[in-house]
Amino acid sequence: MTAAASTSRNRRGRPGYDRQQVLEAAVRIFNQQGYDATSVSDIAASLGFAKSALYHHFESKASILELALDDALSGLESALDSAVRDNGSASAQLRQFVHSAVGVLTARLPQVMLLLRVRGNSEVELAALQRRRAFDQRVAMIVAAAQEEGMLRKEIDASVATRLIFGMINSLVEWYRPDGPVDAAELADDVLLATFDGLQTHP
Amino acid sequence: MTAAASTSRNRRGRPGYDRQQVLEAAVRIFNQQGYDATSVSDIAASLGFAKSALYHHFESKASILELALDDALSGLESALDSAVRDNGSASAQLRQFVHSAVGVLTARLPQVMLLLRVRGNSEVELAALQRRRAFDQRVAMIVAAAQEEGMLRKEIDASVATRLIFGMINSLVEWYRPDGPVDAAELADDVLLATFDGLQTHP
DNA sequence: GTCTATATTAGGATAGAC
DNA sequence: GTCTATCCTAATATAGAC
Repeated sequence: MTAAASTSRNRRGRPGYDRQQVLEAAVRIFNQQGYDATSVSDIAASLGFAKSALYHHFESKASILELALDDALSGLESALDSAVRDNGSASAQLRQFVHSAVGVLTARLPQVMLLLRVRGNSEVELAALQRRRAFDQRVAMIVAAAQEEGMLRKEIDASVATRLIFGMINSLVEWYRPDGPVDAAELADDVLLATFDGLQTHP
Repeated sequence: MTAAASTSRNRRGRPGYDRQQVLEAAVRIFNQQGYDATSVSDIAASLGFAKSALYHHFESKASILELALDDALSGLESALDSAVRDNGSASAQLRQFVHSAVGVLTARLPQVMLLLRVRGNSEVELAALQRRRAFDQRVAMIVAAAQEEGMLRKEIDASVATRLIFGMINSLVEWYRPDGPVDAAELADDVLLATFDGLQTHP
């Protein structure tokens, strides 16, 4: 299957969805209603077919979630890897990662939205949470190192600073929409400015 | 019933829970597992009794949610009312509200946590969302006015600034715990500093 | 204030036809 | 790739006893 096949509608004749299309529809509804509040029938109904048809594409409801969560985590992890690889100082790594994290979040909004709402109610969710915790710890280390380098104020504890920065970033899923009025690239700049320089004039 | 009766355990003899105790337990589990993933049996089990006993205290699962959401919204609304009443300029109103919003969130953590996760899946949730939207709009107006007053940088759109500030604040529910290492009062100061002055040293 | 049924509906998932 | 029919389990809620 070509990469383009996922979003383009170049299949002729019968309806017939492929795995990727079903995945996208499912994730959309998971995000609208919440994973637990979404039934397999809801997903099927949104595609206009019976719920049993879903099991042709996926083993289970949980396996759909698993795929989406893996996508979100992979995106964030590789952005972090790049930031570490591309920069010598922790301060520079942090700056780049904050910027690129906004990029990942806006580019893979549905998957990241799902990830951020996971509560640990199943094996799949627990595995994702564990992977996310490992990731968060790597980020926290970089923030602490950036503070040591003198980039960040000492009055605020590094772990609190980490939570505040990425709390702000993660909260973007609550309102940012690709088709909305806010540009993703500008938003990344705004977040950098807000977190490090503050929103106030002439500090 | 006295106000103290809610948390104090001055009832002798038999177990027997009152409405407030059941409410607290229910909200705790709603937050752990998510509202939709929580069954009435889960709540009952956590209190050590049969699920039918729950219907002695509450009409339905939804009515428990309703009560908690009302508590969260009332707390936030009255903090905003006070901030507006106590200050002349929008800048001062905003500063006070940011500070007190952190206070409300830490003081009524379980209820606010629940509020922030509502998706609109029922009448009760839709009503809460609508009330929250009205509240958010009031806040956005104040941020815009503070920007007009010259308090906030003009490079960042007022509505984006509002989202970023309260995104950071709301994200506290994801990690702040009353019994954790972070002090609520210090946290409110940290958030003020982070949002308005930024996390970077010597700006 | 809590219990043991029980009614009723919806959920995830499978079988096998088209 | 989708359908209808069906299984089985779990969920909300009620009835009525203690």
